[in-house]
Amino acid sequence: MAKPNVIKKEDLITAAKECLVEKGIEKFTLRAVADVAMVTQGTIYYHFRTKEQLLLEVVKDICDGSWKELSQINEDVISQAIISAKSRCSHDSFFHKLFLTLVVTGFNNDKIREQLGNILMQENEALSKSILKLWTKSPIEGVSIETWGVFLNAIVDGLALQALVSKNCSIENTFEELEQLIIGLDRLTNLGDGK
Amino acid sequence: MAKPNVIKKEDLITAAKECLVEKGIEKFTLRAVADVAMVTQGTIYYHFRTKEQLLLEVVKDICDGSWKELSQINEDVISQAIISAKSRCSHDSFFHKLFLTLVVTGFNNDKIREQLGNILMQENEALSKSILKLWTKSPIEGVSIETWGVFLNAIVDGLALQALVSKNCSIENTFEELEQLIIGLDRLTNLGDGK
Amino acid sequence: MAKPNVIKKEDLITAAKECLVEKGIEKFTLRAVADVAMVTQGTIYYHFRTKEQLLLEVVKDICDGSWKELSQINEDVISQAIISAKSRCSHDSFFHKLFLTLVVTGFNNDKIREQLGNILMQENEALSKSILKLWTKSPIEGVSIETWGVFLNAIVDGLALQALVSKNCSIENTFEELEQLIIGLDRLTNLGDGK
Amino acid sequence: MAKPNVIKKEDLITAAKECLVEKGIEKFTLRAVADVAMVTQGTIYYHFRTKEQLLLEVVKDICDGSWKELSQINEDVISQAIISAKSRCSHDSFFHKLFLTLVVTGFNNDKIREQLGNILMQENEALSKSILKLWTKSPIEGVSIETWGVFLNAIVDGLALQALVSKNCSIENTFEELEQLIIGLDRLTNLGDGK
DNA sequence: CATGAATGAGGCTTCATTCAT
DNA sequence: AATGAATGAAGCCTCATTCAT
Repeated sequence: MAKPNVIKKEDLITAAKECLVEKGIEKFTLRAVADVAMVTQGTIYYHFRTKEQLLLEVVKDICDGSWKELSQINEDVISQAIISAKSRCSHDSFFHKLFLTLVVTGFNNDKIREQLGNILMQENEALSKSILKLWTKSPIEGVSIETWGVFLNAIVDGLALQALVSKNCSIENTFEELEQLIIGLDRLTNLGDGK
Repeated sequence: MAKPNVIKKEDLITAAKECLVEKGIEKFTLRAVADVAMVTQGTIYYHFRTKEQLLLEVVKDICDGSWKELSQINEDVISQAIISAKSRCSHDSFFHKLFLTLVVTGFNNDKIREQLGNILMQENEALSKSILKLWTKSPIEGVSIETWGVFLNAIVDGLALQALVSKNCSIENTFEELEQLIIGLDRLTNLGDGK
Repeated sequence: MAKPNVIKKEDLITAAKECLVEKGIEKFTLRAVADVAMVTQGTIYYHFRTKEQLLLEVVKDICDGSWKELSQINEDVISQAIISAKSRCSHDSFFHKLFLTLVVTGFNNDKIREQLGNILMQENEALSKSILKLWTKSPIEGVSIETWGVFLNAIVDGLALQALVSKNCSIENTFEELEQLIIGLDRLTNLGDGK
Repeated sequence: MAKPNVIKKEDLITAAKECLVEKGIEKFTLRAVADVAMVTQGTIYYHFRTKEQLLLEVVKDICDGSWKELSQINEDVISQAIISAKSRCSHDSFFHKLFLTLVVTGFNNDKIREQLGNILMQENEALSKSILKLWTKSPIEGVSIETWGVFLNAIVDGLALQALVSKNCSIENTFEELEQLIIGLDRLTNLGDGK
């Protein structure tokens, strides 16, 4: 009956992610995860002592992934931001659905919230740092370059949220204009330099 | 205080909201709602056919409220946006927690998503319309005024999300700079006009 | 589906007792109780918030019963003790099985132990008090009359234990001799008086 | 300390005893035993075919131990009984807790009950035999010397039970009086002889 | 010998829902 | 109009047991 050494923790985490996106936190049941991973519930308990633990490891996994991604962003903020935004909204709504689901779950789970809070902060910082390399001064007086990172991050998340909620997305269009916005801001910066 | 036993339904919806924020969708149980409303579970079933129905009426209630609020926004987009943003983030995180919770619930419930999609769209439109009254042209080339509404809305939601997740928020500061951003954009518009 | 107002708490407690005796603490399962009471497990949870609560109420019920019994013992200690002993051992091993089961359960449950400790103490005291009325002095020097109560109680419990463990009980016989023992002690007392 | 990995089976039985006393039969789990013995559950199955088997061997071990102890009782019944009683009640409640736990478990397991029944009987007999050597006639008419063994055994068990249940034991005191009781009975015997 | 991974049955508990009152 | 008793399905979790290594 026992088939040792077949399933890895990673597989279970992947299955858990799938369930979270597919069914939402409300119906995120260990039976569902077990079914997707084609294992028994007992197996899940062998690897994670509790449901919450599994959830936490899902969060950790996402954070680690996000961290890896961030550490590779170096220069081209614009394209990077747009790509990231698009990827999260359209062809890969998976990630953003998962992310928002966990954020909301975090409202009532400090451990989760803390971890997610960290990546958001890191994202902000990474964006700010990258922008600093591009812009010598802020395109708009009164808005520090650091804060531009926060705004950019916020706008990407906000658009993602809209995309997830509104099916009929003229979102494609919006993203093009987001690109234009950044180009425009860039230009403003140089303009200021030129003076 | 007077006339108890009369507006029951609204009371239940209020209680439901409280529970949603307090416990999250995961532990949003009819017993909890009943306890908060100081009623029995049976009473809930007298007023709502089912748990989902209660949830839908909560969503509807929020949408109606949002709609009323929107119809009062007329002119001063800037202050309005800032106030709204601030209120949702700091002293009244209640609303935004509730909103995001429902958004995530909507990921797996089309009826809910549709309604929430509508308010987001209305918010976008209302903001765009108001901006149109202020700006004769867009401060940044390539970004339509309509889209500015979308961006503004997105940034407000995105910042709210950050505020909810990061406890130690230097958010106060960020909002001031958001105000500066809008002022700056405003100036850019007039600048273009003047030329 | 719902059949209100049919089962009373008492019935559930009775069913629980039966299960405890029939299956032992090891297999004292709520499903079993539900089956015996011909109810669903949910019903048990409506009346007792938890399994332990049910167990505690069983203990309380026994203690109350024991207390009532004790408060009726007045004079004839001898016959009373013998009757009690016999009843607990032979035709009503039910009680003693239940009692010992709960005692052992109490080893790892302070609330239970405390309650059972109380009845034991009360039994001791009741016996001592009754003996005091019969004997003006102790039949054996160095053994206080109070302690005779403790010894009597201990011997009754000890015999019961033996009766429960040894099937082929020549217990009947033993009880008759217990009666003789008490008569003999009684005689010793008077003997001392006569001097 | 030397030669680990050798007497495994005994170690497991010892660990099992510890678990039984520590957690009670209810939570007597193989995982717990494995943890205490610092082995894996699999290892237990290497040595015992089943959980019940382990339990039975625990019982057997106790019975053997008890048997050894009994075969050493020769003469001094009084001191022996008191010592045994005290040891079981106070500084070594371990044994009595274990014993009673197994007794209760035996209520629903004939193999266990039979074995425990045997030791009880052997104890009775051993005590009776020893008493016979001391007393030429019974101190109380109508109570056979054989039965005195049974009573002594019962009283020791009964007191142990009280000691285990009542925390705040004036038990120390009681044991001294038990000693006095036996001395007194002894005197009665000789008294009868002298006449 | 011993282990660790896996199983599946069953335990406790929660919860939406129903129904008689 | 409202309640409280009851249900049954399902959730989380534990545990004895098996098996490949």
